[in-house]
Amino acid sequence: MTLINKVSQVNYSISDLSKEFDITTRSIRFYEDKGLLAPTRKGQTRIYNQRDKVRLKLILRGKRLGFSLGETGRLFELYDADKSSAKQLAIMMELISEKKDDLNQKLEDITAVLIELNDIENNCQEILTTLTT
Amino acid sequence: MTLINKVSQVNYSISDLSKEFDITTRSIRFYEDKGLLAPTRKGQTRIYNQRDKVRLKLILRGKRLGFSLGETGRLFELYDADKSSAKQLAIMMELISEKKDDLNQKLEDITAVLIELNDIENNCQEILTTLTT
DNA sequence: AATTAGCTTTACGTTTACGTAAACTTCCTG
DNA sequence: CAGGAAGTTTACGTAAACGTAAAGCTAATT
Repeated sequence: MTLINKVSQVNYSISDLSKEFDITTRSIRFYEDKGLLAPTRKGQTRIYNQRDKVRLKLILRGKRLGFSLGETGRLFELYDADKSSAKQLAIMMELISEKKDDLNQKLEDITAVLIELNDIENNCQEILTTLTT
Repeated sequence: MTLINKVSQVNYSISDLSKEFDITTRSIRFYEDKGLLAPTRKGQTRIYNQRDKVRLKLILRGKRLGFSLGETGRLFELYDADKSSAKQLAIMMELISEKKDDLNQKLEDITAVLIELNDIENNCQEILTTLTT
């Protein structure tokens, strides 16, 4: 292990992460319970590294997208999956395709709602100007 | 009430809607419990009109976006809100702005995940071709 | 030595969004 | 008129994602 690698090994406590991402330590431990995080230990205490931090960020992004923790877990499996067998690869690509369909549906939904919100907003704006003039 | 209006009054039973949207009747009644639907009654039986149907569609779209039923309810209030007072309008526009921010964040998240999924997909594709040649 | 801050586990409580079963009523059909 | 099919209410059950104590360890500070 080179010095560079050693130096790049930034560590975080559970409260570091809870502050940075504005979530409770309870949530972080909960994600671990569900198999989405696996920090190392120093005695009892959890030590999180850069990879753990990235994962946590991805979990929260998943949440914003309405993914369950299970779904996010499956996405992690996609990242980490063994790509040695053609069969595995086929399964993966199937899952990826499904997720993409899902996300494209959400894109559609979101743009639709955004358009409507803009309509309402413009409508409000108009009424406001007629009210105040 | 004109004949045209009369004719355009299309009605649906609860099972009509459950089939069309592929959800259970239980869910539909649950949305009513939560104040998101208010079908008329013919005796005991619920009668849904076009407006109810549109609402149900919006509820399901909200769900796909990860909105809680409560959030979707608040969106409905935006649609129906009384726009008579400037104060009301200001509150509305504030809420709309928040929702827009929320949705734009989701758009960002989705495009990010889509990019990553495409990366993984391409990677898989490459490996597959090297495996099969 | 005692307090405080931060960490730990264990475990029960809570909210949301329904599922599921029980026990009817109403309407239609053979 | 018996027997479904589809509707109803009431009510308890459940999974997910945490919240919230309770009770204790440990290292640093007063």
